[in-house]
Amino acid sequence: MSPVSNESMSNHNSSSELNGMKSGRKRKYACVECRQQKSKCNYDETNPDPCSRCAKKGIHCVIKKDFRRLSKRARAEAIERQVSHLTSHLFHERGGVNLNELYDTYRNPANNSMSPTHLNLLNNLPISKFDHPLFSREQLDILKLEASNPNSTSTTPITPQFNEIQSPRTSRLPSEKLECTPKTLGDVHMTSAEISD
Amino acid sequence: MSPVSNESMSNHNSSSELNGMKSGRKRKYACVECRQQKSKCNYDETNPDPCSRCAKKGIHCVIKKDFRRLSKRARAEAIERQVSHLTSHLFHERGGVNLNELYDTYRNPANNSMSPTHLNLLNNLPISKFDHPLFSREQLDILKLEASNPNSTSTTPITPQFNEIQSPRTSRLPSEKLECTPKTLGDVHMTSAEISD
DNA sequence: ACCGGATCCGGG
DNA sequence: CCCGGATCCGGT
Ligand SMILES: [Zn+2]
Ligand SMILES: [Zn+2]
Ligand SMILES: [Zn+2]
Ligand SMILES: [Zn+2]
Repeated sequence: MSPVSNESMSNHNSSSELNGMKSGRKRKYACVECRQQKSKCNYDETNPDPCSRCAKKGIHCVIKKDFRRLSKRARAEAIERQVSHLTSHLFHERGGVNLNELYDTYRNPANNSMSPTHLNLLNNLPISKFDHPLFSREQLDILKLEASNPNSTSTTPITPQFNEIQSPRTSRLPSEKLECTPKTLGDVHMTSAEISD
Repeated sequence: MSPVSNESMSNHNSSSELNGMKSGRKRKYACVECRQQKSKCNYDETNPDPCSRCAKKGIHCVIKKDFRRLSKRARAEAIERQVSHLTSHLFHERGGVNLNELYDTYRNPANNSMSPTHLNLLNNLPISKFDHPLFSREQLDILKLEASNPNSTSTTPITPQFNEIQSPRTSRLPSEKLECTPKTLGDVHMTSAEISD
């Protein structure tokens, strides 16, 4: 028989036998992995075996009735913007020190006019601008100090922090889960009228 | 056998035999009626013949690859708002006569201080505020005249008009089709950041 | 692996 | 009949 397997039919409806809920069941929830991958799940709640995909990947086939898939693409873009805004705001109110420029400048190994502290700091920074870290107030002060006095050396180690922001909780997201920071507005519909004139 | 029928399995995936596109087909498009009703369509199994549902309803089973279902509820709400706004605008620029109040006042049969013209007019109006009609410039003038001179009687009959508004065409709607007046904004996402401070 | 977007379950 | 929202196809 076919090489793929024999778990023929099942679908979210089916109709013949393996239908599942012939008359009584509630629905046919897909497992977490299949929801994330938006792929077909053949997990059968009357059977403890993992679904085909999970089995194939050797992972824990778990059903979470309220799991929402996490959109990788959207999340990446959101975080990128988030960080870019936060950093620019931060350095604005801290006296106009632009970390992005500072970063790009010092990241260049050809630039040897920087302090050892900065060197150590910047070399441990991730390269992608996706991951621009944030710094504490003290770290920033040190940065600025060093910037105006390139041969001084700080004793306190400067390590970037990848902080997590949390907010109260707002509206309901369309379906996917963008995660990161739930600050949304919940789709402004304005179906018609509203605009009229 | 089961009373429902014998059109077992099909689903938008299936897997075994009638899978359809074993290796070549493209997709399994649902017919217009089934899309509108969000119900399962088995047209691909009945192919030249209409799908089961259309057959049962005795209607023309037609496939329109780009048909979008029309949300009745949303459309009703949109129109309601649309009309409400348009009327208020109209009566604003026509001298501050508020039709809604006028309507509610005169609609009350206990109110006998109105002119026969108004009586006739308002009694022929639909009751639901969903259907607040619009009036022509002449009709409005008559209304205002009568309002200041309650015992005068107009000779021209006043009948409400349910006018249709049309607009250019804009962005893409999420999926459903609200129709009515395509003035939309296409979902303002603002995933995160944008708000930051 | 991801995901746009189409299909269609289950419930009002 | 309607439709919220879950499943999952087919394409990249
Ligand atoms: Zn699964
Ligand atoms: Zn699984
Ligand atoms: Zn159909
Ligand atoms: Zn049909």
